[in-house]
Amino acid sequence: MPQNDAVRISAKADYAVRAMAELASAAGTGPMKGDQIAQAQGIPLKFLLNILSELKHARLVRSYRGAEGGYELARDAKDISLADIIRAVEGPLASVHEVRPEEIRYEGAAASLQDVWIAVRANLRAVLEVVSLSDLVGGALPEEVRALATNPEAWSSH
Amino acid sequence: MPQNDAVRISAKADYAVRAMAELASAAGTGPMKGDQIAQAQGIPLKFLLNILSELKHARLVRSYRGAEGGYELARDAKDISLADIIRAVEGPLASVHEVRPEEIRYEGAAASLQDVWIAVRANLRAVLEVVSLSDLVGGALPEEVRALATNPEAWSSH
DNA sequence: CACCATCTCCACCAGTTCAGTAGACATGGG
DNA sequence: CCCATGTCTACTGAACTGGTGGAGATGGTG
Repeated sequence: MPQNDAVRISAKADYAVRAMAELASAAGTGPMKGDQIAQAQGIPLKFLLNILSELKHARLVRSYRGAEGGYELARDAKDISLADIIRAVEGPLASVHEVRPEEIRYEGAAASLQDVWIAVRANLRAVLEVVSLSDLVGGALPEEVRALATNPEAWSSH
Repeated sequence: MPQNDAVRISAKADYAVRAMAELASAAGTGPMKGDQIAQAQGIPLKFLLNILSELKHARLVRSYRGAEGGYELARDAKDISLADIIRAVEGPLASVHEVRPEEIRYEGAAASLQDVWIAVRANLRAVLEVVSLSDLVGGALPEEVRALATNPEAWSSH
């Protein structure tokens, strides 16, 4: 039974987004400790620390050490998209056969296939680039996204 | 450097779609041999045979043995979507943390996150479910998909 | 200064998946 | 009977996933 899906949000990406959401909701109250984030979101602490360290290198969070230490967002929650977070921990959003879609060439019958992969990526971006952390924690998703998510069809396994 | 992306079309899925496209373009001229498909699309023969065998079990192709054997589509090319093909070789189109998006629950700050994943999947389906094999080999993608693919923005790595 | 809390970095690990490859076998036609 | 094709099971090396462990750096506090 294959476990690799066309769209696969890994545990790491999922944790990264949830940790960032936690930081966004705690913004303004000083740094939040790794341990608090881990508790709040049910994430293994050491794994979370690894992820936060990647987010720090991507300059999405700032960190402080010592007894009053912890993490905080490096910029306003409305200026951080989910795509920013996922790219920071997983590299490019989309790939085909380990290559970016715009770099492929197809022969013969499959010539238009590249356009399809490009369209898939565009539609993925249309969600992940427009949803910001402040949208997420405020529970107020952009209208287009909200429309997609409230369509009952979207909830069926098909 | 991580190689796992949010959207990842594996070699297997890519090969499956291309092989089906080849079969679609050869429809009506009798079965096409594995070897011909492999040559036409540059796919390792034995790997392709594995894939075709999965497509057969999913009843997307029919096969014949012997000197005049080969493969052909099990139904009309316009009645096979790319989503059908990808699901046949890779299971569900989308998953989060190895689970279907509609089965997750998030706590606290990330409560709306489920809606985001649902929207992502919906937008993925909006491409892969509507493009049929006959659209693909005819080079005539549905208008919505064409619009996505011709937007220059969609071609930038960003 | 010592001490404690916190983040940081590197290394490692078990299990799974990916992308194939190998080879024996089934079956159709001549 | 022979040959060409598809079918099935099994294997493999490399990479990735989802972590864990431990030493060390760096703050603040007494």
